[in-house]
Amino acid sequence: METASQKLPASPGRRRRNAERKRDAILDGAREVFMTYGFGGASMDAIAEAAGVSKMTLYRYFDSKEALFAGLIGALCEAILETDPAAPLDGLPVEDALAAFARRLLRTVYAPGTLALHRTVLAEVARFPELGRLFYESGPERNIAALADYLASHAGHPALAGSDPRKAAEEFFELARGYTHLRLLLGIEPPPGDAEIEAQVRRAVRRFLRLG
Amino acid sequence: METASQKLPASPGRRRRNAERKRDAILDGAREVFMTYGFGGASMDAIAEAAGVSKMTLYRYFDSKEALFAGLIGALCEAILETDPAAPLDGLPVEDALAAFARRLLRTVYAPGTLALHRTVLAEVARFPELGRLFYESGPERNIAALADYLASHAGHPALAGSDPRKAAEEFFELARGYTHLRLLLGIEPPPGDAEIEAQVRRAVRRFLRLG
DNA sequence: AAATACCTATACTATACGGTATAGTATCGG
DNA sequence: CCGATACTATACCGTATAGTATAGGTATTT
Repeated sequence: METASQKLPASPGRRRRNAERKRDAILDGAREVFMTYGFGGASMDAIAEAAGVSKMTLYRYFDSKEALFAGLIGALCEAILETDPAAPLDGLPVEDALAAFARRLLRTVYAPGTLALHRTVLAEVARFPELGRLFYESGPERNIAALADYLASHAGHPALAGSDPRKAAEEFFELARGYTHLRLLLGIEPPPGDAEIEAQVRRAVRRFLRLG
Repeated sequence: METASQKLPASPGRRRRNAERKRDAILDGAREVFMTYGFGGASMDAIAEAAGVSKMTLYRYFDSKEALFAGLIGALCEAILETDPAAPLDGLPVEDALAAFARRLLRTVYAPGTLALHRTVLAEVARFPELGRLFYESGPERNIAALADYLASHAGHPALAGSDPRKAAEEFFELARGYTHLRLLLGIEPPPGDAEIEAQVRRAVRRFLRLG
């Protein structure tokens, strides 16, 4: 028996794909349970059952509960990262471009899954300090940077000149998400439909561009 | 709501005061442990030790871990409620009044204790849904209502007319707290000093009042 | 077809936790 | 000073949980 197994990238790696599917199933179950009960309230047995997988398999893919949790948060943050980076909006009038930015943000940020992630990260950031950076950089930071770039390259616009683009970008997104975001996180307001999102977008653009 | 015992306001109620002190000690220990480890991560033994009290005493004052937690959150929300409601600012120019509103908000909202409460409430709002309302109404809601009143009564100002006072108040406070708030919640930014708070206040007022 | 790697199911260990019981001590009110 | 009440310290119970061990089953690879 040849001890050192050659890497077989050319072989019909069906196991590989099965393994990926298992891994996804595990993360899916973990998402369901962790996002509902939090880190402390979630049990590995419950996750195994939700994933349709035996507990041993959990531990084959992840060393510990902490590792599974960290892996899940990382995967969810990566999923956010994969949303299309910045739709083409260089031809649009500034207010339409801003509206597009806001619309994209709110659709992501108001989504139940994102809200749950948001809550969970805040809940566990004391236990896993690195989660803060991970989350911030995969979500808010990227949006702010993209908008800041846009603002910097359109500094000619009368309402855009004169302020630090980064701070301006933050201000715009703050206006966009509004207290609605907090109320959604607290669960005291039903998730908004497209109409409410559109109204919120319009308000933010008006206020930001100082259109009476 | 004692049923049998007559209220004895004239008696030297020393026991009463001792009991209050104990209760405060318990809540203090509970705050320390719950805010650090969350509901799930906190053990009643740890709370008893932090409070300098035996575990039985915990259960004399609170029926269960849930009751203790709910009592703590309630007490903390009440403490927020007791911050001076609205300093007298009817004589000031509008921009100074707004600055005062923002300053008060940020001093409360950026305080480590408030941040911890914020995190904890979001963490446990799935388990204790009533916490959402409790928190929102004791903090954000009151501030928004107060500012909305002010804005409504100063609708004569050119920059204040024409928008729903409530929404305008929310927008102003959103501008004031900014992404700094999120970064503080995530623990990726050190707590701001007075200078940073002042800069943030100024930015919010400028943007809101559309001063160049 | 045999070897191998992966998976399931279940039982198990060790531990931690919520909550209770008990027995003795301090403190208070009259 | 006495009786009642509150408190402490500690042991305890039942349960739940992270993680492990084991035994057997199934598909993939050679």
